[in-house]
Amino acid sequence: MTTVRVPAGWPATEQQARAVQDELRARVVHDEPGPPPGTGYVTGVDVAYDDERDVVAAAAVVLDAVSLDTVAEATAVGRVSFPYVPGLLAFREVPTVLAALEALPCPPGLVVCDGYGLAHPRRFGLASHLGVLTGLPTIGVAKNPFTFTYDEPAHPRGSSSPLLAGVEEVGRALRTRDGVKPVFVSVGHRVRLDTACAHVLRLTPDYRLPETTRRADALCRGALRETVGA
DNA sequence: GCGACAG
DNA sequence: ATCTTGTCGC
Repeated sequence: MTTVRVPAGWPATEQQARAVQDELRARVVHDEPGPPPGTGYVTGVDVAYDDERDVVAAAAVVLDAVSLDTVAEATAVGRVSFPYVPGLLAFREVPTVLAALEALPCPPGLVVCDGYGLAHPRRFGLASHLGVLTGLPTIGVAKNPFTFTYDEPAHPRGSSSPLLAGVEEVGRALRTRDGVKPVFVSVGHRVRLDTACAHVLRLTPDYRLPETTRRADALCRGALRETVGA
């Protein structure tokens, strides 16, 4: 497991962080379809915190897109690099997540993030940020609608409705289990929304949340415990 | 002006 | 995110 320090020049204030988002946003690519669902690799990333000790642990888990078998995994630990501020989540997670991705023995393919991409106050959420910094195709899958609105999708798995910022569709509320609260999908970098939703459905044969995030979540929690103790 | 607000 | 027992159900 690799260890990371807060990068030199990392934003120290909310104002600086917002300025970084406004600058990097111009580099997001939205006109590529993205990797075809059911091919290659799909990688989940997630982080766990110990705010008390100022520690963050990140995990990256690579799945075979067809079998959903885990083919590789990596972890990294670091210092918390930013406080939690809605809209600035990426500044808390990105350095350690990057380290975990770089520690993988193979290319990650599509990266599935825990949170949002385009669905963000300045249209540059965690998935967008990670995509621009790595050049990889990324999507965001969140458990909550954040500040956005949506109509309840129809009952069956696979149903969806637009996730709205006013009249703008910034993502999709996608039902991954019959009658269960939907997940909230938005594009990050180099993927279209339809492709993103198709990936999420393939990644949810058994549970509401994608296998990618479930496995990354379990792995980073374990890494945090090994670092910090019981 | 006062909350609400991904993780 | 995290704090947290038991419990209902497949």
